[in-house]
Amino acid sequence: MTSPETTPAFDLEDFLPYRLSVVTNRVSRAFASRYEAAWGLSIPEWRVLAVVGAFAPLSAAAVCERTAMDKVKVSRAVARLVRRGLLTRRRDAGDHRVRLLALGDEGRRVYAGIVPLALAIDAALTGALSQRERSGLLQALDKLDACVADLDDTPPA
Amino acid sequence: MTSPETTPAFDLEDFLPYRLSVVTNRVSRAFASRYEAAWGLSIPEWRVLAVVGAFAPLSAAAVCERTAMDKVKVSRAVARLVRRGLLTRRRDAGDHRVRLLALGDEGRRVYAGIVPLALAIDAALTGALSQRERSGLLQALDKLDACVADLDDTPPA
DNA sequence: CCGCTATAGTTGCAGATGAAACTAAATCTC
DNA sequence: GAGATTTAGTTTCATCTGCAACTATAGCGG
Repeated sequence: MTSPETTPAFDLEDFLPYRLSVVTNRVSRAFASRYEAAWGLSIPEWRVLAVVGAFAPLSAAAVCERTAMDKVKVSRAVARLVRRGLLTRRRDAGDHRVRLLALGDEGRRVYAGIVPLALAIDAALTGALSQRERSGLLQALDKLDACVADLDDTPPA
Repeated sequence: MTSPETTPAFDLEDFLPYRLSVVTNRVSRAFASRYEAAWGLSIPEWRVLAVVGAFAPLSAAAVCERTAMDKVKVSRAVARLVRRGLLTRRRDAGDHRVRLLALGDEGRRVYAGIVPLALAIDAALTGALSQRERSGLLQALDKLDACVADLDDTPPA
């Protein structure tokens, strides 16, 4: 189909990684600006707060697993949240390498604020989609996720 | 529905911006590592090369529009590509502010290599999805995109 | 024409990022 | 139970990023 010197046609708009990246960045920015404006939280901070609020007490490593962020990012987000008094940190009695995270008083207050906003944002986004579309989207994302894991093992061409 | 002190349940895994972000980052990383390994190209550089290859000659501003990257990012990507000899830059005869971009000889060679890899990657990802799912996914992304634009105008809550 | 505003593109700066080195504590091995 | 290995988390460094300031050119109004 392609002679040696003819490069096949290629449209960025139709390239999945590109579309994914553009839309995701727009969503993230819109999302981040609200949390930044209301509570001065970055996305990594927001995520840490969300999982600590839901699963405390837990270790930084556990936060990594649940948020899919690397440990450096988590470490820095935690450090700032502790400095701001939103999170408390205590050494695990059994394993002194581990530092268990939990919400402080202020953290509880903020958590109670961020969850409703998250639900509202999700609802607004989901509002653009039918229930079918939403679950189809989530499902497609799961499949892509699995596929990428394979890709990493089996480089193409 | 929620008494004053009860924060509603919230699962990150089900939160659209989060899922989007995690999957996209994984896809981008997998994607970027290939182009980095094979040609030493970053994602911004890759994108610039892709649109210049398809639409040359064009201005940096035109590249911005087509890639959805901001002008600083484009400027820096272009600078590096020019330094490496992949891109040529000449002032527009009619408007001396504009610098028209085109592929250099080496750029043409690289372009001929990156497009097939892009098609292969897209095919691999799409392979995880049925044709239906793929178009559903792209369509859902378009809707989200439109929705985010609205969101920015009408802050919720 | 002359000054005012707008546009193309670059650069400076301050904050975010990830890889790799590092510290401290636990665990395994002989 | 002393040394080697692994694991939790932090720090360092080099790079990337975006905003805002800047330069250069164009176009507009009088």
